[in-house]
Amino acid sequence: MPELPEVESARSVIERSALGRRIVDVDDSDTYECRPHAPGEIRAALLGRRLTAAHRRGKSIWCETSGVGRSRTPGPALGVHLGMSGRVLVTQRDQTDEGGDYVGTGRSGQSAQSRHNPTWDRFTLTFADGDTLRLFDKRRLGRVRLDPDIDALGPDAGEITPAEFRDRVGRGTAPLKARLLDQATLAGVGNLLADEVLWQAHLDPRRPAGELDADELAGLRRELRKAIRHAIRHGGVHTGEIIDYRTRGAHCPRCGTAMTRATVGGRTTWWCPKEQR
DNA sequence: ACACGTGTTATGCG
DNA sequence: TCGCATAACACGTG
Repeated sequence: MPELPEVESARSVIERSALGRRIVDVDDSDTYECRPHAPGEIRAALLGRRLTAAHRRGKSIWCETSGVGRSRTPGPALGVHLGMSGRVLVTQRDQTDEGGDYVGTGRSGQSAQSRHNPTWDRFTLTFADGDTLRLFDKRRLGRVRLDPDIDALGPDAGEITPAEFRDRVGRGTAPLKARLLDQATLAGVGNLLADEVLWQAHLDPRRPAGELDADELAGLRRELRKAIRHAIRHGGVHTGEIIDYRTRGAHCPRCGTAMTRATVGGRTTWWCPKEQR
């Protein structure tokens, strides 16, 4: 579920409610979520430190950490990736969770029991005042790691300049949608956001990316920024206009043409075959 | 019961 | 080595 907008709200929760307090316990026993670290490795690296800042590029979050005790030497960065189903929850002593409840699964929302089921807590930091920061992740494709390689990612999709966008996205023979999904090209676009933006920009997801002209690339970037802002404001990529029409029997809400479904760039893709060229 | 999947990454091929 | 396609990963959901 999480794409750039949802990840930004998770980052914001950490910044607002998890910085500055001493870490007194770390549960890093989920070896899959914490790959490639051995159990206890992250724990040993973080005990006694504090989170001092929360950053994001695309779908990746990383937190700076303080020195231990009075040491000025900062600790390793704590990288958090939500994968397909991860949520960051900061639980206060009064048991209320902050974060993780972004609107926009659009469907059922989460039940009270799934919200508190510890089975899906894959990583937990406990602070000196008793609060906890947890990575709650049913599908277990999220990831926590020390010093993640952020430079392997392209520029953030919400901040990329027009020139960078033209040079990085508008090249190659891969389908346009595959280019948008490539996190090394541009960080933060997932499957749903890609379909939304391509529909808004009237572009065929199968077009070789290098064939787009300057106007088309400028329009695509404009729609991308618009869609990201809209999703952050309204609670996630599920609030996009075309998302509900990514289903069998649906018709384009602008022109009424039956929506087409195919695999493009390795992912299920829906588009309007009449308007998207 | 079974196919599907909103993310990343390893592998293989030309 | 590069660009691209595909499979694999884990496991809940419809």
